Amino acid sequence: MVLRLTGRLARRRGPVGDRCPIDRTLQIVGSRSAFLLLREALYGTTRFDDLVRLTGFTEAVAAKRLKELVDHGLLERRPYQEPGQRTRHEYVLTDRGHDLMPALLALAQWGRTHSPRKDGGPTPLHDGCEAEVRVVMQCAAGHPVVEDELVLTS
Amino acid sequence: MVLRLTGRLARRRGPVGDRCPIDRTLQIVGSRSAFLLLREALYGTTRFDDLVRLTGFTEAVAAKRLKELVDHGLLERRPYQEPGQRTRHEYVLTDRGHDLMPALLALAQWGRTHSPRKDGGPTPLHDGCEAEVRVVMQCAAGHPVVEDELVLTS
DNA sequence: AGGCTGACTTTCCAAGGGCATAGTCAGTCA
DNA sequence: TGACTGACTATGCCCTTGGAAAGTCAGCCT
Repeated sequence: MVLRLTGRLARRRGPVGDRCPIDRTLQIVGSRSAFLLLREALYGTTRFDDLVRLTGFTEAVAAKRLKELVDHGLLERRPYQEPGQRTRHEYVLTDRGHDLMPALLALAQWGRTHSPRKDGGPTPLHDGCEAEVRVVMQCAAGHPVVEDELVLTS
Repeated sequence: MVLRLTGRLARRRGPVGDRCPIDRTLQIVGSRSAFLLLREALYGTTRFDDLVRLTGFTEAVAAKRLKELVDHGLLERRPYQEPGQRTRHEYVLTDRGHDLMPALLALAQWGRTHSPRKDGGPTPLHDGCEAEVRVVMQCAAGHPVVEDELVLTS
């Protein structure tokens, strides 16, 4: 046992279903295309054809997924106009979308550390101090938290 | 733009494919069943029928996914024997599996904050100090990092 | 020997993800 | 007016995910 469970959670006899926030998150962004489109949005890509080209998904898949992400409020579809061009739309991350960043970084961190490829991928650095950035667990009092110091209460 | 990209990453003209560690992670644990089985494993559930009952997946799905997770080294299938019982197997998280915890916690954190249900789900607390635990970005020098202080180098 | 139980395996099915190709549509430019 | 471009939309296909239900199999117990 690695984690201490208390309350209803410890007594559960069957699936917790919608009460699990991991599951609820996955219902919204649980596909590869959703994650990778959000990655691109985080990288600063906003135009439809750039999102298509840089993720490698087909236009059909991208259009469908982008629409879902907009519906769920992770992206905002915003009109803009370049001089001499007609009105277009760009997709920009909302606050809800930005809040997924720790999750994306955590997945990337695992991939860099544990997937076979040795050229793991881009290393995230802290601008200015240049030290590597990691995702860590920390309590509101500022203590670093390791796994067996964690209690789940429901 | 929210994140600064440098090197190859900034110059890329097409999909990065396998060079993206997020994508590589998703190829391994990118399904709902994989995530939820890992969640259960993290909760300390080890036996096949408990994993089936508590995640709500069918035995067929659970068996298949567990096999994959074992193959990828996130779980270990380990024989054990209770007195007067025949030999059985339990599934326990390996170090590779444990390392996914920040990602799971980050997904849970997003779900609790942003998904409609008001009873968000279990709150993770720091054992002893009882403060809420969150996933945060931090550099090796110990500074908290916000999104626009992040540079990706490849 | 036969039953029971935990741990699967097998078969069949529906829904969704993703690809390829082709078509649409609106506004700008020549 | 017609071409061109960015941004979709439609169709058909295959593969994977996941569910339902039944079958298998090993070993302990009576």
